[in-house]
Amino acid sequence: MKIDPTKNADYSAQIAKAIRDAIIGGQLNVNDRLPSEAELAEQFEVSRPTVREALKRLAAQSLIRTQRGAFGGAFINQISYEEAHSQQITTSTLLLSMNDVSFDVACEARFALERSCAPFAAQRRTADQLATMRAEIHRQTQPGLSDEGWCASDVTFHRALVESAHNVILSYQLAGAVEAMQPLMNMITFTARNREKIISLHTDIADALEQRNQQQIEHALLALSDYTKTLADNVFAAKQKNKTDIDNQKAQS
Amino acid sequence: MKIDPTKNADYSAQIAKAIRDAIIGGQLNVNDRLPSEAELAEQFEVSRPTVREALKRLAAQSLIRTQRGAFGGAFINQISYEEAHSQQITTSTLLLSMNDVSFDVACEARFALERSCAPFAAQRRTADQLATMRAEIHRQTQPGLSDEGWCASDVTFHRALVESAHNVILSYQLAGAVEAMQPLMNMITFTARNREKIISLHTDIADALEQRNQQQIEHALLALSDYTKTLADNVFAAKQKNKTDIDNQKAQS
DNA sequence: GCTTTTCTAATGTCAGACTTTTAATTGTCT
DNA sequence: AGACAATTAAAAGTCTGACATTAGAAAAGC
Repeated sequence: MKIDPTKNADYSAQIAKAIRDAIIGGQLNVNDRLPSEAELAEQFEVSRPTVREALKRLAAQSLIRTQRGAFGGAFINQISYEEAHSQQITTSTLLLSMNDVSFDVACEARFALERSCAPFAAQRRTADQLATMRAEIHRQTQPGLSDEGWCASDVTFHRALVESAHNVILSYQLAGAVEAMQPLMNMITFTARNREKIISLHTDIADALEQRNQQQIEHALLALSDYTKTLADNVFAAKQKNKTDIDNQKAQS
Repeated sequence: MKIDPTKNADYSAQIAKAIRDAIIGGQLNVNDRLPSEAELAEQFEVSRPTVREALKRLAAQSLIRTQRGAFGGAFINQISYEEAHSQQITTSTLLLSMNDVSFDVACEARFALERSCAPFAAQRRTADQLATMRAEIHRQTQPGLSDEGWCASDVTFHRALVESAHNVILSYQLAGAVEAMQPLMNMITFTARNREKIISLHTDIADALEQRNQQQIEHALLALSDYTKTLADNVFAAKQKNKTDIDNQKAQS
């Protein structure tokens, strides 16, 4: 790990990579303390600011945490589900917003992933998750609910479904997918008329889950997926028509 | 974005957060140039090293890239699938290795996720992906194949299956899951005897895909999942027995 | 034995300098 | 005029050395 081939520039990136590899490779274990910044500087034969930049890179990935004071330093961080999860959401959100993924593709992926928890959800759902889902459905029927409130409730509903599979890995992966894609879906479902239909589909999902009917869960999710796609198509068609009208107006004037 | 509430310490983290939020929130767009380090230092009323630490944090998340020289600087980076993907693998790998997830849970999640691409794979698979899978199966039958070679081939095989769904988002999510969990699975499948059975299951998957039979793909994946779990159980049982034997020996001496 | 104080090693921050890179500009020659 | 070469300037990358702040450990006091 101490090696640092004095190739070309960007020492801080090289040092970060060396330490990262040591962590992934198992040479450094959770809660191990790294040498102090001054010692690392000496080992890698660079200055302290350069070492610090490397450490900040690692901190940004939650690979280390730092503590000030005597007997402080940089420690290998045990990455938690929560941290991993929030990182995944950030990355996925940016990936979606920066690469103009088609709505259909995103929608298809989102519901396919969610559907994958159906068999386990049917087997293992508890009254707890079911109650959460029913409560959110009830909240969604309130006429005064704001758009933000609706979205938050929708996320909570789907997270409860995912949680009911009782598999932490699945929860981590799916919750990331669901939450990253929610902003996209939000653009669409922002009229009161659509809400009714979605609530009825949510109810179908909750009913199927209550009856532990895997097929029906999958079927209801598919229906929700299809309806979302239809809504999106309408919105895009309307936008297109609007654009054409404006173009025509321009052409006439 | 300029705001930087002089709360307490860790300016570089605060600055990084401010810029990150501006990117996620859309105030900063892809390929926009940030002010130079000196200007940022002035704006946030901190020193240049502090700004640099903040920028390194962002660079570690692939949010910005930097360029030296005149008219260089820090630019908002369009995050690519490849970058997002490799970040996800790093995070997931560490999450798994640091939180001693039970093998069954990981295995269940991994195959559930892979199964979710079955309907699309059946519809959209091309000769290309099928050829890759057949080729990898053939490679797996070679007796001289090393353990590393086997694993690489296994990953390629499953990636081809995922790719055959022709959905970039699904590919991104699933490839991450598959590759992060592969090291775990590797521990198990390291005897020549097991390879035969796995090859036959791989063949089942390829056959089902060729026939565009969704149910059969899912069935074959489920069988592979079950077999992997069985192998793992045997390995753990053997380990347990070995441990007990050693304990008994110790007790006798 | 318990609390308080002091010590000290570590991170966090700063200022200012120097090096290197790189694109734009200017200058020169054909 | 156009192509090539030299100059310039802006920016990141790096270094040195200093000071501020923090927090655990050890010592002092009761």
